[in-house]
Amino acid sequence: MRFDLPALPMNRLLADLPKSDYLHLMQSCESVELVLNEVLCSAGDEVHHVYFPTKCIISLMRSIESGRDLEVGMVGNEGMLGCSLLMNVNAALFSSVVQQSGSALRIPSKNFIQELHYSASFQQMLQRYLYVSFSLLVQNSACNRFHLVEERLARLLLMIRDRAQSVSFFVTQESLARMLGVRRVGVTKAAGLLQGKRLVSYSRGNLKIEDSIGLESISCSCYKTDNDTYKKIMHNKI
Amino acid sequence: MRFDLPALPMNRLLADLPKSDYLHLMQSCESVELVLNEVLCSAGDEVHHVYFPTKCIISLMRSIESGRDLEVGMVGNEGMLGCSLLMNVNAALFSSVVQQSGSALRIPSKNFIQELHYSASFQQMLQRYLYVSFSLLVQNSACNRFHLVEERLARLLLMIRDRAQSVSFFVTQESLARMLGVRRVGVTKAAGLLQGKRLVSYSRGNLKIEDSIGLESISCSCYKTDNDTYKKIMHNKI
DNA sequence: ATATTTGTGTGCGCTAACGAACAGACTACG
DNA sequence: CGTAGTCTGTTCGTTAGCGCACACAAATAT
Repeated sequence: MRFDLPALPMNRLLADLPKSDYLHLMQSCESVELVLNEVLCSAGDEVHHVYFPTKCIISLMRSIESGRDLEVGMVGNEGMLGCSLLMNVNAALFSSVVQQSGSALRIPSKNFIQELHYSASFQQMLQRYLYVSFSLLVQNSACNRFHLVEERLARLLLMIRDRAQSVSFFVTQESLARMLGVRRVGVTKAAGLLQGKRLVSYSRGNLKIEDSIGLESISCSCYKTDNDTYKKIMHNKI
Repeated sequence: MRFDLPALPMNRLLADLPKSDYLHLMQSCESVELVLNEVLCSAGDEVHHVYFPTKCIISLMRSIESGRDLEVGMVGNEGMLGCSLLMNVNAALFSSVVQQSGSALRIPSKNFIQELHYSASFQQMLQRYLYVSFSLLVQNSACNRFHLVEERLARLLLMIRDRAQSVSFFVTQESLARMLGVRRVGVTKAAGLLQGKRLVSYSRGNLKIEDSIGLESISCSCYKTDNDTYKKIMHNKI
């Protein structure tokens, strides 16, 4: 057995690490399988592990008074869960709920912090990821305020596709509604419109994107903005 | 002349520094007067200075396509402007517009980064401030989505009061509307309701909070949540 | 004094989204 | 096979907020 970079699926953050740092990190990591609707932690909780999804999606939810809640972020193999630790605070900023089952690497908080000190490039890269998270959050805030449900739904489906690494995935209208912070009926209506335009098809949670290009053109510009931000900050290293 | 901690107004972040670190930092700082509507930087710009308001307010605005924009944060003497540098990226996350004229300390980016390395307590404190900013942004995101304009306006006025350190300040309905991301007419209506309840009075931009308690009780819970978060993270040091 | 800019108030029709309640259709399970 | 649970669709009345346009008053400039 060789300790080589594995083939996909892989976490994109870790993929960019220097190989020696990566191998060092891996010694503290274990691979875990996350299952749908599993709650990894609730807002305010102590953070026990940092997760690097390899093939799963974690929704970051913030709940506000009176049971209403809203997805404020989504983490797939492009990111990590546990950013609080980068800011010297051991308390989760949001509730983390598994939205697509699959595998992730995880590392205990204590070891994670050691790794930050061990590898400067690891720390710097994650700080830049934090910046990206910040930026996406800002974008999402404005998006929630101004854009229509149909546009936002289109964006959301594209985001799930990217992180699920597949044009087909399981997601009910109920959970989409919770992510968007709207009624389920609002999703039924918007999804019906998308299906009417032959952009997606679905049945009882089995959703398939039929026309990616079309879906992108109908989604709000936030989708593109977010992707550009990620690329610019994580790769162009401005 | 003594280099002692000055009386108020003071920046609350700096007030908590060990005295020696504070004095060291001050050697690179200069005091500046910021004037209403001055744009300190635009989203994406290189960051030249970090600002620590002592008696002024800076609005953090994000503009989205088609000229619509939204306030995503507000910085007064409880915070700082220039968090990007804490994340190893020299590009502003938002446009920064002076919302209440007044004084601030500022330090060139280069010196700021040196100070981060010079003083561990400075760096750790600012990282925690970054966490607070993150949390408030999340809260604001949900607030924008769910709360009524009147509640949000009440919260906004309380936030301005806290940072202006006065129950009277100058702010037009037009600028309140831009901050809330609603029409000016929407503010006229909501402000009329608040005035009808004798919570505030205003005329041509001269606004006065007449009943702080009443205003707090009508504002959404986000106001209290935000304040609690700040206290908990910056003081209780969880 | 007069004109212009700035800040506020109103009125009108419109629409996206809401809350609640119910109906059908597919799936899974005993 | 039937029953219970899950997922989706529809209907109806309501409402917060929108866009537009206009009116008016106070402050400022000429």
